[in-house]
Amino acid sequence: MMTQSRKRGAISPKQAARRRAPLDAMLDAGRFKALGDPTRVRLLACLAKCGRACGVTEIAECCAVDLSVVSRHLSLLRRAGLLEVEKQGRIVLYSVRYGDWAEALRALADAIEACCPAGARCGGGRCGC
Amino acid sequence: MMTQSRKRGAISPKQAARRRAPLDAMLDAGRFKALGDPTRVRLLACLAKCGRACGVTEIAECCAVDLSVVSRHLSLLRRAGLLEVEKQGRIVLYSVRYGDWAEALRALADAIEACCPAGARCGGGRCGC
DNA sequence: GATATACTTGCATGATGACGCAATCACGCA
DNA sequence: TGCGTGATTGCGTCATCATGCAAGTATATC
Repeated sequence: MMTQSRKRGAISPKQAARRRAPLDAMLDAGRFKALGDPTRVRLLACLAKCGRACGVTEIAECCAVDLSVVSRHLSLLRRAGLLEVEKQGRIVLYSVRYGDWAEALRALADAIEACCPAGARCGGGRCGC
Repeated sequence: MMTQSRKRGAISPKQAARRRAPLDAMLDAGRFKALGDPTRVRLLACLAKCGRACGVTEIAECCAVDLSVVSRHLSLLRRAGLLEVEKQGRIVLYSVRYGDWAEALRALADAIEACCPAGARCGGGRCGC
């Protein structure tokens, strides 16, 4: 039988730092940084709600910023894996990678809960458990 | 019968900007900005993998930055709703809100897929659909 | 009350990044 | 080939932010 001191997951932060977990691969600051700018998030939400592939000029109409700014933001969102791009003549069509994005978020959610010593749904995060 | 032109969700970005969706509430740039810094993410992952409530000094041991920096980062992560705090004497205990965080991510995933005209799992995000 | 421990806050500095303008590139069309 | 539209890139500027040091606050112990 397991003693109380040998509780699952109860280690020091220093030990935890060396321990590899699925969480590490998914918590890449670079990917989240893309979602950390208001203008960028607005463009992304706009495109997501739009529900189809759109050109840069078209997307720019939903935001009061220069076209060059929109172009840069979209490019960054693509590099972050949130958008995909397709050229159609001289028009650059951006579209949301709905499936990949949602899947990545769920995988992160799973990885987080895998770290929780009480397992999934431990009640509002109060995990002194 | 529905004609091809009356496809679900196929609107312009400008129209999409005015349309309210569950996605809007969940795509708050401020919350993501908290995850956009390498040091902050490292501290968070450290605490998550640790699996228990930890003091600031203890957490600081897993990162080569000043204690004041750690204190500020943890405070910011708390304001972002990712951590919770509890004072125990002179020690400030931070712990990860596993449940809330995972739940928020899944809700965002759902909101994203709700925007996808083809519904959930449309295959790698290629949604010209 | 004095001292030590645990943490927070003020301040200066350096780095990163968002923005607009202008120039340039890419492609279609006459 | 020249022109117009759509998009990207270079550059300067301004704001934000991460960091460390130093000073201050809070709590436990002697």
